[in-house]
Amino acid sequence: MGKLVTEMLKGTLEGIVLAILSGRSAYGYEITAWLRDQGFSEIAEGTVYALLIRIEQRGLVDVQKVPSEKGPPRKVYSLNAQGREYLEEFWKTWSFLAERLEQLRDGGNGK
Amino acid sequence: MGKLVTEMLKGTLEGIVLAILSGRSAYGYEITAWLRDQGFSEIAEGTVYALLIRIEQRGLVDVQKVPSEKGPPRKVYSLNAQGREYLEEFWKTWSFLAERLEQLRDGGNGK
DNA sequence: TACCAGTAGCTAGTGTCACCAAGTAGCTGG
DNA sequence: CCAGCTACTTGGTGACACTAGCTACTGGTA
Repeated sequence: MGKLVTEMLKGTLEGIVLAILSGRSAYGYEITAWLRDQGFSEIAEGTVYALLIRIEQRGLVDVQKVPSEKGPPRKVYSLNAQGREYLEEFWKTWSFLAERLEQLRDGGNGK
Repeated sequence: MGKLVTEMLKGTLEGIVLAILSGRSAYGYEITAWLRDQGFSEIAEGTVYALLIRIEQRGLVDVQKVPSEKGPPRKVYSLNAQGREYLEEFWKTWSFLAERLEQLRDGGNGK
């Protein structure tokens, strides 16, 4: 793994996070932990936070500051209407790519 | 489409090209045309050439200059042993990512 | 003859994104 | 009182696809 995953995550990590948020609201630390749990063991702390700020500035998520029992206040993100629309687009794009790749994998080659 | 695809292609386009070359040798112009045919309508000319140079410098492919009947000589690329190994790794990484995403898509969310 | 379209490849500069490294800040337990 | 967990932030780096050009060779056409 390593560099290969890193490059592939470009563009998809965003969708992954949005997909997580489509199920429930969550905050950065939580999302990072969840990703690590799912096998993305090398996800960098800072990466998730930077991504969250990005999608917030694009207006795909709503933010709410919630005090934590242990530590600084959490920034809880939830997907809004625009985010849902964007996620829809993401899945379409993903499907397109996944289809082509699956075809390549077991077709050996196109023609 | 557009930006979404562009970002997702980072890391995967390389694998796509290697997968194509695993089936048969090919040259840049041909690969670009094939990609366009497969629905990657917006693939930039230069992108493929840059990628080919990159994988050549990494020693994943062998190159052979072949004269063309119509136009400048072609640079025909073919996957070598190291390239095959790399492609293997690529598919593993891809599978990992695809599984996680598929899970997210129809699971709605993880927990 | 001059020009254009098709074939074939190259290059410099740009933007985006994940990474690394280091930091701030609040709380709890030894 | 400080080590360790929680929680978020920031500046700089590298990789990669894109844009927008360019060179060069062939055949057909105005």
